Parts: sequence; C-alpha cells; structure tokens
Amino acid sequence: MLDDNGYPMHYWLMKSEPAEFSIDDLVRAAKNTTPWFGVRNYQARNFMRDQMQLGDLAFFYHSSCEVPGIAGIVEIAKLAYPDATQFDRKSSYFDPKATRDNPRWFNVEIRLVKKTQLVPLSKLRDYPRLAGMQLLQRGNRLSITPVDPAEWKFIMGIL
DNA sequence: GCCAACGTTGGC
DNA sequence: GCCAACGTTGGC
Repeated sequence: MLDDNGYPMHYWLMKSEPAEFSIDDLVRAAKNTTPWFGVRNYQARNFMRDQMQLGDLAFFYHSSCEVPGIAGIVEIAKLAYPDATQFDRKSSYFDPKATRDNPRWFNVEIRLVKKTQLVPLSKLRDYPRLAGMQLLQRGNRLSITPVDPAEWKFIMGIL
C-alpha cells in the first residue's frame, strides 16, 4: 500500500545473520521471496503483525558477522500470518505455548528489490544525519526497527 | 571470546 | 507486582 503521493507507508530495517540467511540467499530464493520466520521478540512481532503493509520497504541488514551493515533493499510482499515454525517440534523456533487457535508468532514475507553495495555499520555511524537511527542507539538489539523517511532517503542517497 | 544491554522467567 | 537470575543479542 502506498500513500497519496505514491510512497510506501513505512520504512523498516530487518536484521539477519548472513550465516543463517544472507542477501545472496534471498537472491537465490524462488521468486526472490522468503517468509521472515523465527522472530521471537514481541516488539518485532508487533511491527510485523500490526504495522507492516504491502509495499513497505526495508533495508536488509547483516548482523553478527565480519562486516555488519545494510546489504540490500526488500519490500513487504505478504502481510503477517502465523509463523509455521512455532508449531514444529523439530524446529529450533518451536514454541510449546503456541497453539493453532492462539498462535503467538507471526511473519510477513519479503521480496528482494535489489542487492546493494554493503553499507557498513561503521559508515552509518559516520553521518550526523543518521545519529538518531534506532539501529545506532546504544544497546539496540531489536531485529526489526522502523526507519524514519528522512533517514531512509538519506541512506538511499549514499548507496 | 568478552561483555554491555536488554528481555524473559519464575519464585515470592 | 517485584526483582534476581538467567538467556540472548550483537558489536568489538
């Protein structure tokens, strides 16, 4: 969904450990699309379930790796629905407290817009204009964070 | 591997 | 409802 001026309703940043799932895995994925399963944090879940809309854009961020940073741009391709892995006893994401009638975890699906040059976290920190980014705040661990439209635009300008 | 920051759990 | 203990995240 786009606003009256044709812009996405929201911008986001979504973290993934490339050893688990990288931007290249998304390039190789069928239809360049994947469910964003495995989120087990309520705040991040609520963003997906309550706020993400079709057409929202997000930075695909590589975390816990040699050079953490933004690795690509993705769009929300499917609205949130119950995360299947919560019901799967063999999955490391299994949640014994979740039931089909009362699922606890949700995931959207994302589609690759484009792989970008890697913008390292250290470079993002160099720009005073980005100092307010949630990603850059101390102690930030949230795997999904909203990105301010002005911050989005600025980063697009340095890609 | 270290450790700061933060979220969750569970006893009381 | 408090809060100590524990587990996880993620940069360095």
